[in-house]
Amino acid sequence: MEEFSHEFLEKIDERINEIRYNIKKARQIQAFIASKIKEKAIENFQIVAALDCSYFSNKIVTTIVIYDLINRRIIEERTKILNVNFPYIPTLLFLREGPYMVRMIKETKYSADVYLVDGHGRLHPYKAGLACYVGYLIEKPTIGVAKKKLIGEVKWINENIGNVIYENEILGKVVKVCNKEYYISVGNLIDLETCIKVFFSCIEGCHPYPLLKAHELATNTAKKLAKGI
DNA sequence: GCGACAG
DNA sequence: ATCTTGTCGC
Ligand SMILES: [Mg+2]
Repeated sequence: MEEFSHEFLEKIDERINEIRYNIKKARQIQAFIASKIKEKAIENFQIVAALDCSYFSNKIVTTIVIYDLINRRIIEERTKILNVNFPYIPTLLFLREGPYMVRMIKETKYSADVYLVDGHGRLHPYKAGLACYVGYLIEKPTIGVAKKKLIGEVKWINENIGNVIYENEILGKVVKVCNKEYYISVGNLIDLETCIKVFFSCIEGCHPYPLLKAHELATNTAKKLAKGI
């Protein structure tokens, strides 16, 4: 299998025109990332960080919200506005949002025990969603949380939780919180069971609080851009 | 060929 | 994701 350096992967957006019309190369990158993903249980998680992106025109707004699960407080928030150059293509979201998220994490004052990404992790046709790209490059436990299913068949275990199976493998879980579904999957360095524990620890007022805040921050910033503020 | 399709 | 106000319902 072809190998790709962190340097190459982190700056993939700088050579996006080489990749843009070369789906085969994108699939090779995804196969490489998928081969590097590790799953393990983790015990202590107090600080979590949530990442999201929003858009206005050709601008991408990337946000991070770092949250203390014990004291129930946001300890850091950041927003960055840059140009986007890759379109949204299902299964290739990592090329559009991934590099911005990784850079955002590296600029942060605090480090988190677990990172939550708005998008799928291993619950992806090549087992290499956006959260896997981010988790592989930051080398920290990372979870993918998506609001809609990309692939797989749901097998409900009970009213509020189910497995999502793809090609005879459990690649993710679906959980219902206040009647709303979330698809959870491994990004990197954490196992699916721990992903579920972390996700539920984040729930506050019917929402995965840090992700909601990151989403609001990104959306509100994009709306201000639209108004010319 | 047709339909599905994270954000 | 974004374009968009008020309005229906728990
Ligand atoms: Mg998003």
